Amino acid sequence: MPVTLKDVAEKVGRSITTVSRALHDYDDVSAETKTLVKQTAVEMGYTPSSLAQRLQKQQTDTIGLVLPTFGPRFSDPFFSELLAGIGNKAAEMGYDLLVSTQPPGEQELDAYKKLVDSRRVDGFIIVRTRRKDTRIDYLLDRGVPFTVFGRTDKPVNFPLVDEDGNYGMRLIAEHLVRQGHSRIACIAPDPELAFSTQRLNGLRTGLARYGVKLSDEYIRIGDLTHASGYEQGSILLDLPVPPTAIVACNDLMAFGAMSAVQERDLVVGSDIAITGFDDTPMAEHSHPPLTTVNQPVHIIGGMVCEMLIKLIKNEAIEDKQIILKPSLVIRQSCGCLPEKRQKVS
Amino acid sequence: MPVTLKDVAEKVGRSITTVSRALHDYDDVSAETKTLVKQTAVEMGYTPSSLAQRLQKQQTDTIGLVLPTFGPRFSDPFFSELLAGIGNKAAEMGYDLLVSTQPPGEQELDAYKKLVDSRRVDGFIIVRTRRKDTRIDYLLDRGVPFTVFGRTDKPVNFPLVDEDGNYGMRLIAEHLVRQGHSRIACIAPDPELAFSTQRLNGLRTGLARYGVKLSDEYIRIGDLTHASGYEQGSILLDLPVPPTAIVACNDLMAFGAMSAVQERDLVVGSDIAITGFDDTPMAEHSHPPLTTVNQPVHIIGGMVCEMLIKLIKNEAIEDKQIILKPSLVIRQSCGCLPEKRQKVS
DNA sequence: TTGAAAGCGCTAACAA
DNA sequence: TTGTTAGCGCTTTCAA
Repeated sequence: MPVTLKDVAEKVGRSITTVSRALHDYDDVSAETKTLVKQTAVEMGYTPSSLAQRLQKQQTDTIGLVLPTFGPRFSDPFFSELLAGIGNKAAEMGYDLLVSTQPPGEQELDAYKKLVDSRRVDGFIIVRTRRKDTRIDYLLDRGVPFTVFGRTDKPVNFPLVDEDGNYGMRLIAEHLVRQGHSRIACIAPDPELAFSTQRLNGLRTGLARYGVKLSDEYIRIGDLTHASGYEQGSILLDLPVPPTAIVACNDLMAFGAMSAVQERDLVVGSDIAITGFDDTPMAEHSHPPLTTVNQPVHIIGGMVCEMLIKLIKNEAIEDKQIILKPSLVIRQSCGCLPEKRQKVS
Repeated sequence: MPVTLKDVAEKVGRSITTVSRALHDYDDVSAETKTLVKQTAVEMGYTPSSLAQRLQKQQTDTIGLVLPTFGPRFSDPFFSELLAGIGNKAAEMGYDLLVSTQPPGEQELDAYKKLVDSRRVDGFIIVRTRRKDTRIDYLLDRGVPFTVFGRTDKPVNFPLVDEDGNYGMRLIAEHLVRQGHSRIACIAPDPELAFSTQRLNGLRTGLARYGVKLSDEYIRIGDLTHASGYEQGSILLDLPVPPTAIVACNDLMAFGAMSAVQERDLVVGSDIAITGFDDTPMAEHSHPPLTTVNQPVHIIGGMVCEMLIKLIKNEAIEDKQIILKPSLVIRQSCGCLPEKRQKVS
């Protein structure tokens, strides 16, 4: 059985109150009792019960993260990196991280409601925002603290971090047009996802600036998985007049599209350009290495986590709404750099 | 402020106890009060405080999962799928999942100790076992419930699920030898990881059965990432006498090795065979599709989770130690099947 | 400088 | 059928 305050109190022959205060370094406790208490506490291996502390403080020191998954086989390097970013920061700041996985929809919202109703977390981090996001509406309505990775359609005033996907895609558009591309296709996720629209619009305006139009038949919807990148890429390649460049809205779909290209004995880079978004670790050593837009997911995770904890503690937050300017990472898949081997020889 | 039992009790003019028992359907409460209580409870939006319930029951209804990460950029499809498998089952059985990410070592063990000492979880799921695993030693010593995905060097008697990696690699070995390969290399992770040794031994004995020896210079150590698969693959390919087949111990490293091959203008499948292990979703549509060993990570996650909860509840567990027989998934990267395009034409 | 007592919200043994 | 009481382990007034 675990050692409690009571046990320590009996041992040192003091009241529970005194022991508690000694341990918390209250200055109305004599130096002697303080050291005595502290010493015996460690001797006896006393550690406070977080449950009891939490009940008394009426807070859980826990933050909730409900990951939106699609299907049972949830295999996404993006989320694992985000999770690590959040988890590390949470641990650093003394908070627990409660993780749940739910496909978007009613079940998902129920998960939030359950956690809120039973008061199991002090706040939430919301990721992968939707244009109209019921999760946010709900938490706003209930007055539960939360921070967000991503934006929604309407301007808001809760803390949030996002990358300027519109800008990132304009960089991509500019780069491709300068390579001489005009038949440019895009594989985007469900337009309900906020970043989908942002990135698609970014691509569109970026191209328009150079007089290039993004044709409707060149816009395909995927679900952000490798498989769907492959499928949608295949469809694009089999078009009567296929595009000369495919812009995927995340790296995973870009890799899938690359496979589709290579399966047709075409060369990514020279025959057709492929670009991604995220700059996941795999992008560096794919074949060919993927031109993409960098997004410091790990760091963003840490930022939203820290903001949330400050929000919970009612501490001031310097910048409430942070929009990061992304940078273009030019590698070989867009065809503008020679292949590594050629450089060597 | 949240509604408590007391609030409901006052409203219906009954004692807290009666309300509590009515809500729990005790049969010593009159039907009338029962309905009255239940009705007003929902009307008032009462939900029990999990904190209070847990303190009283002296259990947390929470399971702990400390993911061993390497470096800040933790991007691993294997773990995200495992997490979903565990998370879904936990939610289904009414348990919370507390996730922490720590690089193996002292910090990691401290994370366990902290969670144990402050009694924040009822038990742990341990993943990616080491041959001598201090996490297991610690939990065993402290008498904390846990289940394990993987094995260690010594036979044990706690609940565990593992895949027979030795067998899986023998399947690979047999398949490659039958293709006529004799210069076979392997990229394995740190031999301290239990599955590394298992798989390496499996490959070795599988080859030996056909009189093929696994040469020392053909054994490379990676860290399971895509980048290290690329690096170690490059080293193997640049050997004076390079191997004709590279067996990677996970899919991610296999993909990295494939990139290294392709960067040298060699063709995976015909010029050199590459195989993986895990059968992650990307394996199906990589270029070429990856021959690998299937491991139902998602399901295994669910299994260890369910076993742990039963263990915590002191319920009987049918099979305590489950070793799954893996199956070989033959695709194109080993060179024995024609490419898709050729089949079509 | 210390301790008694109340209370966080809940469950459960025991009386009435 | 219901209520009183105690207690889970802790923090924090308020007296002594």
